[in-house]
Amino acid sequence: MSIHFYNTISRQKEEFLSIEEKKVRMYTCGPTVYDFAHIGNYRTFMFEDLLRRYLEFRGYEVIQAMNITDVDDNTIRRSREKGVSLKELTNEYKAGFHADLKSLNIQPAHQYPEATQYVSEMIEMVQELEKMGFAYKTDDGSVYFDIGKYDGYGKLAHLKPDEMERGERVTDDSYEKEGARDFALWKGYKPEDGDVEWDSPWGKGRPGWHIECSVMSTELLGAHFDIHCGGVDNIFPHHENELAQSVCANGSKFVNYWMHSEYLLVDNKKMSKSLNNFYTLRDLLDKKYPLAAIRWMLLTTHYRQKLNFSVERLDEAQKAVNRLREFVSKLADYDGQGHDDGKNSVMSAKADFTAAMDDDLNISGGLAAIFELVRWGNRAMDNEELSKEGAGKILKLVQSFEHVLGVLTMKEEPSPKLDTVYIESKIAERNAARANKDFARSDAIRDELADQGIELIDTPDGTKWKLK
RNA sequence: GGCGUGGUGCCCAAGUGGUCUAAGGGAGUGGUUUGCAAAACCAUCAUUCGCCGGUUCGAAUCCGACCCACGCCUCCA
Repeated sequence: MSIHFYNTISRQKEEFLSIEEKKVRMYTCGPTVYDFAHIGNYRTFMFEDLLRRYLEFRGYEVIQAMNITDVDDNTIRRSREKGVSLKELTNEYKAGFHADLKSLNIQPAHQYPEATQYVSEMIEMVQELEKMGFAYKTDDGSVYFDIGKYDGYGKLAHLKPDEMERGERVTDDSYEKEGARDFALWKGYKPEDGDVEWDSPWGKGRPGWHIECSVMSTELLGAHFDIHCGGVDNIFPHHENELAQSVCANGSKFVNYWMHSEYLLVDNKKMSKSLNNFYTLRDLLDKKYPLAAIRWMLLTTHYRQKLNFSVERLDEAQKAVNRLREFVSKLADYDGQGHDDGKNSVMSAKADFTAAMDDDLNISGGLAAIFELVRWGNRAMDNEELSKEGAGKILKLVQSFEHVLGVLTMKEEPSPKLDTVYIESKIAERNAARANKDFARSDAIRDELADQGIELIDTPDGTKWKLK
């Protein structure tokens, strides 16, 4: 059995073969840190997390690098609007980004290269391209990549340069260019750039957007590596340009598998800043949606499928997570004396899960395998057919699935104003009332706590409580 | 204009020629449990896969036309 991934460049599923045995090097396009990321952004990082976790589940060692774009038009503009330095601005959002990744239980990449740390390497690569005749300088001190010199241009995005619509962009583009669609490798200094500038052979200026990924991926993963990911909106122009630069500069193959995740939608429209229909992670947490529900929702729709966001889906997601968590705790506590060792169910669940996920991360199929095991296990425990050892085996399997899902053991942020002593005293008071069969009083206390968002659950082991 | 993606039960969503009278999750319904609830558990829940035609012994799955939704071709995960 082998893993297959959909490769954007060939537009079909291909068998996954790593360059090095059991080792995968992947580059994942990270954020531009000029604002808080919204959950549409996080969908992509979640997909990359799933990809990496699954490869690890399948026994690969994964080396992941994720870039941080900390200099570009947006960051410069925003820092000037806010009247802070570029560094100050990007540091703030960089910190926010890392905090969100942690909240969402996204495994940290091994490297987070920042564009501003690699400017001299970028200059070198631009010089190489210029030397080889793939780039040209313009009078304003900029350097452009000449797409006419590279006949593979458009291969990734499946666009033919001469068939692309022109629009009216020539007028609002202040740079001089020989060809209409050549792109900037290096941007000559303009007054709007403020104090953001580097010296270069072409005068002072700053790097173009695309060159950073070519340089940083080459530096950290080598000229030729296994997987490159991002959102579908990165396909063109960003990844197309990166591909052109890297292939021309390094003279070798660049990436074996290009994988892109689809958009997160709101009311069937792309979630974006301009439509003002976005939610940040903080927005959802403020509305008391649990992190596990958010992770589950983002994770469990196939990455190449558009995902229409709604808060109702968060509620559904939370219930599914609860069901799994309940199953795990039942397995852990199980002390039955049945004779079924669960072997068959464990084997088929593992096989079904793996077969589904091997097929381009078919998470729906993977979850079906897990929930079939849940149903079987619950029934076997209820009927005392399962042995204690069997429960242990199932638990172990579920924990290995958890390495892929990363959702059962997620920590929720503690609610700041929670007086646990008060809650416990109310519960004690209610239990006293219940013991006296004063159910009117007991129900009143339950309602009182419910109004404060605290839900009581009576179990054979006593009364438990949780946040609604 | 060019290039794409998707339309499956009340909702979400797998399945891409026979084992599909269609997986799984949520909701609903019935039951177990409970002082009553809640939660949990069990059971049940599409002869049907946007529409029309065609190919085939056989189609949700292939082909053609059409309708609808969304995206890319410009910064965007």
